[in-house]
Amino acid sequence: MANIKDVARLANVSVATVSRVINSKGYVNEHTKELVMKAIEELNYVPNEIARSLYRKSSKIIGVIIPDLKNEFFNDMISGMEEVILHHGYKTMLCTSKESIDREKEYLQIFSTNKIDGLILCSNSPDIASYTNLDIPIVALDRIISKDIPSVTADNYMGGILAANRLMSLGCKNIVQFRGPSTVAPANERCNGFLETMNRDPYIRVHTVELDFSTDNTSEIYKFLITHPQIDGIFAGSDIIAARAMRCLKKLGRSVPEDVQIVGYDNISICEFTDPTITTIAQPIQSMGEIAAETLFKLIKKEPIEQLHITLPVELIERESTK
Amino acid sequence: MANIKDVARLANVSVATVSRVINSKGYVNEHTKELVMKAIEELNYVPNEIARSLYRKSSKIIGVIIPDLKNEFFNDMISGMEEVILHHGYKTMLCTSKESIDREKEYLQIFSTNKIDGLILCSNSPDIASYTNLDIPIVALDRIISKDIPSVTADNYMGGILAANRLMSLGCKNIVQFRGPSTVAPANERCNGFLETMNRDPYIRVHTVELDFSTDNTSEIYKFLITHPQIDGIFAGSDIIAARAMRCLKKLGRSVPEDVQIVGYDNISICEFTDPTITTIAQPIQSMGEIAAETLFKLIKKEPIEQLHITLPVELIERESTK
DNA sequence: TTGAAAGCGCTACCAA
DNA sequence: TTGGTAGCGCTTTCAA
Repeated sequence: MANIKDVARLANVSVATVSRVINSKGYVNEHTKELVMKAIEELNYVPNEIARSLYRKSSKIIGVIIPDLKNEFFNDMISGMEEVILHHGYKTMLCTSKESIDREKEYLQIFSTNKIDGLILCSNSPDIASYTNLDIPIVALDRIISKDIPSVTADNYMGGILAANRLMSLGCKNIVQFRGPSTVAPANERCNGFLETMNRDPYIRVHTVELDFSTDNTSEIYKFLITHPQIDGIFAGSDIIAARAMRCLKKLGRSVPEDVQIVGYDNISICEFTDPTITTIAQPIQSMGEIAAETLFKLIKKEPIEQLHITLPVELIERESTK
Repeated sequence: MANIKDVARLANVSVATVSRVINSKGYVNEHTKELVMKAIEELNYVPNEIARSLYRKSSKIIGVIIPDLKNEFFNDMISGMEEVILHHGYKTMLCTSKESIDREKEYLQIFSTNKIDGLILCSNSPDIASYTNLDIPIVALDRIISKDIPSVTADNYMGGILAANRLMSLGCKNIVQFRGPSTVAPANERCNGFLETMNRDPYIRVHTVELDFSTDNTSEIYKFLITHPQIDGIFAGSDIIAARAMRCLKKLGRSVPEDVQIVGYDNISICEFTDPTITTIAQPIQSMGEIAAETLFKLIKKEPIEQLHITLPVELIERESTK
């Protein structure tokens, strides 16, 4: 593979001149430029980004750590980010932590040695940032990891409130909340918003069941529902949970939304495919990814950012699982 | 950020010695080693991978191009790959082409300048590889892009046969095949296997409808089904299509599997969430990703590979959309 | 067992 | 407008 020296030799100029041409920087005679271009063409030359990176001490790579790829929620986020990152002329180094802090640390180490220019982090470990000697901009996504690290999250507290209000106005009196693990901040906020709203009505009974989202929790859902036949409303921590609950109810001979009404969370595509379709709290997932990336680039370019912690609005989407 | 020189100075040795220590290569006195280790610790030193990459002319990065992230099928593939890539000490640079050849070329260019060590490519452009001056190992995934580029695919032809046999043995006489675009090789193979099998029975009528998978094609499905009320069997090119068809049938008051039987394709999670659940042709998606990555590393290490084109078996998974 | 120095491919400074 | 060259941080030869 040809390098800048080869081009210089063929064009009969110095490497400095070639460099000026490929970077369109500094003075270079039109004729000389043509000579260089021809040599580049002939040798099929492409500049070596690694050498450039070494000189400029920056790789133009953005590191991204998310818990899991097998999750439409995170996929939509990444999809949003990738566009922005590409558009800014950077590359994406994508990593999944599988919710393991050791793996997060491993990737952080890799990022550190590879001189990434920015990091988008979706982690449950509040002190994760301290495990890195990375002195580059970081944006926390979906979860706040520290007071002074910029973040982009959805309004989870409001999500809980919206779900509660809906189920209440629908007349549900015996409600179960299948919530995510307490190690995950958004799950806690949703739970808080939900319970605080519910607690205003003394005639409503609310059960809370905490589930591990990373494994198949159908049997736990089933176990709860079979032992609590009086349940008439469900707030599910994710649309997947909502779909599973619906299947369990069906097996138990209870119909949705006639006997039990369900509100899910996220608004991923599955909501439209179940029967009945799922009423849910929609998060602006793709926007979250885009805004996180945009914020990161503002930090990289040392532009001012309006606010450290950006909270995006959520919205209730009415479908068939409520009436 | 400290560099190797700083460490050398602090430990009172040469950079060559530090290099030997951090690479555990060549002779170095036990005591000297300790001194160096202490200096590394004290300075919080991490070697600069970019400088290393420049020297060794390899970035330890694997480029991955897939059509779309918002597709469970590809996510599962990537999930499989990532593990293998990490395990081999490499990094993943992930890119989505959005089925655009220009975007593929753009990323190929980026890969070329970034000296990636290997490429996993899922593309519909048969001549895409020629657009790159990359002289690195390439593995084609899910689709064969050229006779001499190693590939990992599922047995799409057999998938078509399995689906056809099932619908035939179920007694369907009026069948529609909602197939993927003819620009996508796997869609063609499935179609061939399906039609060749179906054609053996002169009493069966088969319609073929070609759909664009990248947009919402529900209305086309609906239009076909409403104008062909005699349909009693459907072979869907993906589980998503199968799910959409089921919703359309429901709207039309036709029940699955009583009036119409459906076989999907892929075996993604949605199969379990619809009602009825979807009978489908299962592809070993995650394995495809893993094997593609394993093959790539064999090529990188110049180890022999057993066969250039690996075809993985598919399997019919019986669920409720057939009886 | 250690160190000096060349070189990986590039950019940018300074001189000409 | 051009070229020589130092230097980005590292590895590896070669000599000591």
